[in-house]
Amino acid sequence: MRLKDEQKIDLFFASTLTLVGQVGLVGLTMPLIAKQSGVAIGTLYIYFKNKDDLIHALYKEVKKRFGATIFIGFSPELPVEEGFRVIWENSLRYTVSNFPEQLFLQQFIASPYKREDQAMAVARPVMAPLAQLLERGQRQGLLKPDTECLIPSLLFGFVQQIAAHIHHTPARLTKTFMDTSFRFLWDAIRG
Amino acid sequence: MRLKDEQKIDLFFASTLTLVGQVGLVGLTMPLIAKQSGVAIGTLYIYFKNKDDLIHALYKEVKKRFGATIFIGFSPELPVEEGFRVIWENSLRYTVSNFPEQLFLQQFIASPYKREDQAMAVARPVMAPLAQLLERGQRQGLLKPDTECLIPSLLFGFVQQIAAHIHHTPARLTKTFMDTSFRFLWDAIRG
Amino acid sequence: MRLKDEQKIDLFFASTLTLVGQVGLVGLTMPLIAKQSGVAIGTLYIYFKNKDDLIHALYKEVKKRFGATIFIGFSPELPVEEGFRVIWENSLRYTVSNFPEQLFLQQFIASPYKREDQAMAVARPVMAPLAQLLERGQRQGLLKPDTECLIPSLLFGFVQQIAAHIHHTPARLTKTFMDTSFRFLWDAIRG
Amino acid sequence: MRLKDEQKIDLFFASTLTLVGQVGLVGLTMPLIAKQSGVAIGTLYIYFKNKDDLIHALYKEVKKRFGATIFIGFSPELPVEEGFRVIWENSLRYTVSNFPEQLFLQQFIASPYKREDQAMAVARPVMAPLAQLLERGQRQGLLKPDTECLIPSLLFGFVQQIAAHIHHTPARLTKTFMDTSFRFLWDAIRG
DNA sequence: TATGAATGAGCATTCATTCAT
DNA sequence: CATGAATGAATGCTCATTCAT
Repeated sequence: MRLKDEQKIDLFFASTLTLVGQVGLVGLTMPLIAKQSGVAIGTLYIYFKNKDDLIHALYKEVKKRFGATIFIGFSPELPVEEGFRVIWENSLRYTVSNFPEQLFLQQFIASPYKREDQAMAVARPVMAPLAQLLERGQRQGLLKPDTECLIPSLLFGFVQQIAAHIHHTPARLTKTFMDTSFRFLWDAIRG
Repeated sequence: MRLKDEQKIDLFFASTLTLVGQVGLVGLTMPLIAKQSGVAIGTLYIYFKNKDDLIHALYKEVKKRFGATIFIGFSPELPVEEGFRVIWENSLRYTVSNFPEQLFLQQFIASPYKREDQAMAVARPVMAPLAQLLERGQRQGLLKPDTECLIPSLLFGFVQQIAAHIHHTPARLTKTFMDTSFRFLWDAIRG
Repeated sequence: MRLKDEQKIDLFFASTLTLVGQVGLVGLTMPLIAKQSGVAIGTLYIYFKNKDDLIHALYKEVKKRFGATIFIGFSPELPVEEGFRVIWENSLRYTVSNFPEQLFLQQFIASPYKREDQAMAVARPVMAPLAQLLERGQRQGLLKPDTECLIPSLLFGFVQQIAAHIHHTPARLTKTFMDTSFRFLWDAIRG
Repeated sequence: MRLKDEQKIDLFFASTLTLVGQVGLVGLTMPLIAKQSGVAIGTLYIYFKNKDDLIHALYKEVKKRFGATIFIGFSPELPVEEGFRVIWENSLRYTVSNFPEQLFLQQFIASPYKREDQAMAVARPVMAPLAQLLERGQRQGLLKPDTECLIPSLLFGFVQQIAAHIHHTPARLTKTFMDTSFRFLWDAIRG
């Protein structure tokens, strides 16, 4: 008996993200995922109950990966500005080099797959370190007060647009680029 | 084409946007559009060659509407900061109160419907006044230099995230909200 | 526009019964029904919401037809024995010449299609004249007392087996055959 | 074949009959049989070449069991009426307490599994004692003449309907019930 | 033997599109 | 113009069967 292969799930995730990058959630079909993965359709249904299940599992995974990445090298001891710079650079680097994941998140959120319930609950805890950083910065008077979630909105909106821009043009994500864009961000949010 | 027809096209556009708000591009079908519009399916095919055609026409229309709205009250004579404030408030107001259009744009761009060719060409000319404002601001040293399209990225990314946030929470778009958020924007981009 | 054709439903019913006669409920598929009917698969779904719906509609129809047939020429004024003879001959003739309907009923009842609820409710009222005949016969002492539904069990079980027998052998349903078999029935149930 | 294997086959037969009672032949699948039996799917294919094979083996088995049961306590020396009574009570008891087997037979006969050839051949020899009893009864003038297989039709049709009735109602198979029903049977067929 | 992952044909169903009315 | 019945390709999914372990 072949053993159920955990790697296969990663393969399916990768195939799905590739396809989302090519045809969007709109064009995503189980036959396509199977073909892209080099397995028979039936195999997909060994690892996932149905398409919905696959998509939700991928959503969780992508959220997790993003959360795991953007805080690399970050520590609550870092000065506020440094903390933001680390998160900024991580976010930018990750989002630019994993553009399909970005697309997937956007498309997912505005699709019939989104169920208000459990799926969204993933977001909160993952972002806790950022929330604490915001709070600390505001306590120290280093950040503008923000009761309306403006700072995260700006941060993630900005990242998203930059990633899209880089993806659609020959532009590359250089050190200068990250410095310059961080200047924009920091000037926007500092107190 | 008679007036009656124009009204019908608007009806189809409105129905489509409503549905995109409910089920996303993923769930959008011709039967649904027909039902939402109160016409028979066949009727849709009198006004549009096919689904692709309908969606592209709507894309053009939405782009046009957005372009027509964000420059209301704007004039090249306005001081740079004032000009930005006008555009900012227009964008924010429009995007918040036409959230399905926002969703449609996002979903469209990453879908099999997007054809590299003509569709994207619409964007450029519509945004010309903004491009000129940016240029003027930079010439006058009022804006940071921006060779990488960072300012539009920040502007539109920020707007998008705010609209999504307001759409998913009980928050409302108050005058204070617009002032505060504009402060973020302006601090980010001013030289 | 073609008009929705009521005859088409009869066509689908006939095709389905033919197929049940050939491959049973087990082998019944929507593609087969479509092919047997000479229409595209999609057409089936214009007339029936789904396979389940089609099968239940057919069940109701078959029940109705059987009920409508077995009382032809019957009247509550008929002497009890005469009444039974009429019903017997009708049942026999109908069941023998519509054997697939018989199969369908049997298979349906013991299938996942059977829903305890509404479908079974059809049976009762249709059989009312028989119930009254039984009661009258017993009141007049012409029939054995029967608190256990034995008479209907014998009547319908006998018919069913005879029909199956005739269907599987070269035997034909002659007048003599009907007389002889009625003798069996009447001797069994008369008081 | 070892004892262990025989037990497993019985297990598979029992599981299959249970499932037929629950979902009919229509809903019977190999995964279900495996799960109901507590083995892996592959195991089924060690004992049976394929689904068809399993079902035919079960058909033979059920026929055999029925044949083995209805003649318990019967002997060609018994007076004709007594003989019938024994067979009647055996049939009734067996059919009522093994209703899924009854369903299986009915469903099988009108399914794509039925192959005209070997399967049906089982029936004849099994019923030989009954055929002899009929012949003896007719020779002695105790039974009506029956060239059309009416007596077996009545016997088995009646049993079937009674079993179904008992299965669908709270009725129980009492001694009185068997006496009363036998009266019906005997009156029908006696000369 | 026993397992269950893998396969792919086949089913139920939907939906973009056509066209007779 | 407007209709909606008809079409059939394509989707999501199941299941009989195989085979590596």
